[in-house]
Amino acid sequence: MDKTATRTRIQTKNRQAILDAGLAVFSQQGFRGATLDQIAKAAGLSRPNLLYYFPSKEAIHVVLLAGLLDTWLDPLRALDAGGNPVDEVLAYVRRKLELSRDFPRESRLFANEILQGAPRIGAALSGELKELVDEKAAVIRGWAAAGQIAEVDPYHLIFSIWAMTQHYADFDVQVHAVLGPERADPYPSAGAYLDTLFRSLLTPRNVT
Amino acid sequence: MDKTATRTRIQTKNRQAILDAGLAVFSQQGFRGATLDQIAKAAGLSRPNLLYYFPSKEAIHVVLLAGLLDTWLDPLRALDAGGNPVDEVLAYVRRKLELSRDFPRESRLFANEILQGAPRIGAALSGELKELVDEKAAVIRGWAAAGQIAEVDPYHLIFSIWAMTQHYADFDVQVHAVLGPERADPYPSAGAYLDTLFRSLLTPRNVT
DNA sequence: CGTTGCTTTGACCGAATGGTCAAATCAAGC
DNA sequence: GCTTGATTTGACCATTCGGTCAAAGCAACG
Repeated sequence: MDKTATRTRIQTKNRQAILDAGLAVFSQQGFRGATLDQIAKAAGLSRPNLLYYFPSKEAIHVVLLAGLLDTWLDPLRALDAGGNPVDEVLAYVRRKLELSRDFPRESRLFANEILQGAPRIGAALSGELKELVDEKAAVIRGWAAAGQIAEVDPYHLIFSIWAMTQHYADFDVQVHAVLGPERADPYPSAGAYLDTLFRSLLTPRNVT
Repeated sequence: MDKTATRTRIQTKNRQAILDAGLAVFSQQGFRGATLDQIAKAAGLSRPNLLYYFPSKEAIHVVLLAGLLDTWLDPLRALDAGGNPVDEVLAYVRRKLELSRDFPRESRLFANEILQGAPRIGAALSGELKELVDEKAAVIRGWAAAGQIAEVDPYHLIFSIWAMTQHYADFDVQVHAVLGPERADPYPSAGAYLDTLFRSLLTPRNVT
C-alpha cells in the first residue's frame, strides 16, 4: 500500500516540482499570503494542472509541513547521553546550523507557521516536540548535576540553540544587509562564533 | 505643520484603534495574509469607516513599520562606549529582552517583514541599520582589542543577541508548548540564562 | 493505427477582497 | 434648534482567488 508505488514518472516529477514551488512560495508569503497561481507558475504548470496533482492549496501545505518537524528534530534526537557532554552539544549546534544553511526555505516555512500561531502543527509541538525536548533536557540536567558541564537551564539552552541557528536562515536578508556584500557567506564565521559561545557557557569553571 | 495638530478626539482614538488592530493582524498573518475586514473587526469599525481614516491597507502597514525600526534600535543606540564593557552588553541584552516581553506583536511584525524578504524596509536595513551596527561593532572590537572582553566577532555577537531575545516573542507559541503550562512566564528564567550565557562568553579568561 | 488511460487546458463559477461613493447620521458651536 | 462639518454606513464595483469540469491532447501498448 505504498502511496508512491503507482506513480508515473511524470507524476513523481510534477509532484516534486509542485512541492518545491510550494516550499518557495509558502516559506516567503505564509499560507494565506501564497496563491495557487504563484505556486503553479513557479512549478511551470497551469493552475488546473496543479490541482490535478493536489486536491487543494491546503493539501500542498500539509504535505510540506508533515515531514518538516521530523527532519527538523533529527539533530536533537542524535544528542547522545553516552557521549562527551560538551562535544555532544557543540555537535548538535553544528548540525542545526548546517540544516539552516542547507534548508533555509524549510526553516522559514516553519517560522511562518509558528508566527501564525502554529494552527496546523500546534498539537505536534506540545506532543512529540515537548516529549523529545523533555527527554534531552533531562540528559543535559544530568550532565550538569554530575559536574560535566556548567549549571544551565537545559530548556533555555535548547531555545538559544534553535534561535541562533535558525536566525541565519530566517533573518537571512537582515544578516546580509548588515554584513554587506563583502562578507557574503556568514556561515563559516557563524559556526566558529557559536562554537566559542556554547563552549564558554558549558565548560565547567573552577567550582566554588 | 504637525500632522496631529488638526485631529479630532474621535480621529485620534479611531486611528489608534486601527493601528492597534492592524498591528495585531499584520503581525500574525503578514501583509498579504491580513484582510481589511479582520482589521476593521478588531478595531470595532466597519470597513468603509476604516478607509475613512486610512486610504488603503498599505497605508496602515507603512505607518506601523515606520516607527518600528527606530524603537527597535533604541537599545543598541544606548550602548555606551564609555561604560563598563561587560555591563554594557548585558544591559543591552536585558533591554532587548524587555522589548520582546512588552512588545511581542511589534517583534512579530518585524519578523514577518524580514521573512518576506524585507520588501518595504530593505533600504533601511542596509542603510541606517547597517550604519548603527557598524558603529557599535567597532566599539565592541575596541573593547576586545583592549582586553576588556574576550575576543569575539562583534557582528555575530549582535546577531546572537537579536536572535535569542526576539525568539521569545516570535516563537512564543513554541516556547510555551515546550515549557508546558506550569512554566507560564519564561522571561525571568530567560533573563537569568542570557545573563549567564553572555557573561561567560565575554568575561576575559586567563590570557595565554 | 487504434484504443485506453494518463495529462493538460480553456472556460467557467462562487466567494472573498480592496476600494469607492453618495447618502444618512451625528456632534458641536451658534 | 439649526447649521456646518465630521463621521458612519449600505450598496456597489472590479479584481483576485480557490476550485470545478468537460473536452482536448498525448503517450504507451496491443
